[in-house]
Amino acid sequence: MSAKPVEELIKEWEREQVRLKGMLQVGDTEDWQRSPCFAGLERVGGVDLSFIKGDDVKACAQLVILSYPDMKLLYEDSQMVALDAPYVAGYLAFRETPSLLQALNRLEETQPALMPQVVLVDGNGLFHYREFGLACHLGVLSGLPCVGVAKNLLQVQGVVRDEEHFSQINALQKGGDTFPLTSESGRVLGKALRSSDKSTKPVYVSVGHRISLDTAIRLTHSCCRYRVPEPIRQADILSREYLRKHFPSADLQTQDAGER
DNA sequence: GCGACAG
DNA sequence: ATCTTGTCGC
Repeated sequence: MSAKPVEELIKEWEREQVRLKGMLQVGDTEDWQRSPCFAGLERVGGVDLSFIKGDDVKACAQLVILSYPDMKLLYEDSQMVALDAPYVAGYLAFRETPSLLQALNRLEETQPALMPQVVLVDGNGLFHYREFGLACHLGVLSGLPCVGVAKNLLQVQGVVRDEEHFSQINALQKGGDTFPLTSESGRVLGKALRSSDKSTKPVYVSVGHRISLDTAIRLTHSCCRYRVPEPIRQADILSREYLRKHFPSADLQTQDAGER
């Protein structure tokens, strides 16, 4: 049928990002966020999408809710979805947000008491080309506080993966240590966080919606048993597990077993 | 032309 | 995102 040129899509997407950015709330809006030990925080959400190797349309959308501070699994939802948007760096939200919102809606309908008080998102928030990454997008459209946690550095607004960056990484001594990701204009868009004593490679944390950067850092660190914070890690593990179970990899090594 | 490119 | 076993080290 009539496929829309990607360049056309991107123009629309850029306008939509600007529109939604007007609804963004940066800063702490919840009581628990002001508490030193996050008193009142009981449920943290994690979201992720996993794919099958040769298929960039079908995906497993995953939502998990973990208890805080125990990080026990309270709820999980795996759902196969068909994505309609391609992956374009800077526009990840248009590919992933619809499925994640649907998962949150299913939770709202079936177990509203389990709605998360904050969601950790696999990707960036304000640390983004136009300061409106996936975590901001999902935050605004869901109304929930969101934090962006990226596993890889996005080189944006003058932040570069150069010798200086690696030297800053080497200076991180222990879990909880950070250094700011500052744009050429001097704004702190996020922070690199050494998430545990054992992990050398930091994660990149930025504000999504309805939370301050300092709170986002403290929260992310307090959710880490390993490098990747538990809510995101569990979402990743469970969605992959779902794919393994329901789509036994019929790859190139085993596909001709039934031929002839 | 070359390098970058969250997931 | 995904392709992939073992291996070195605490």
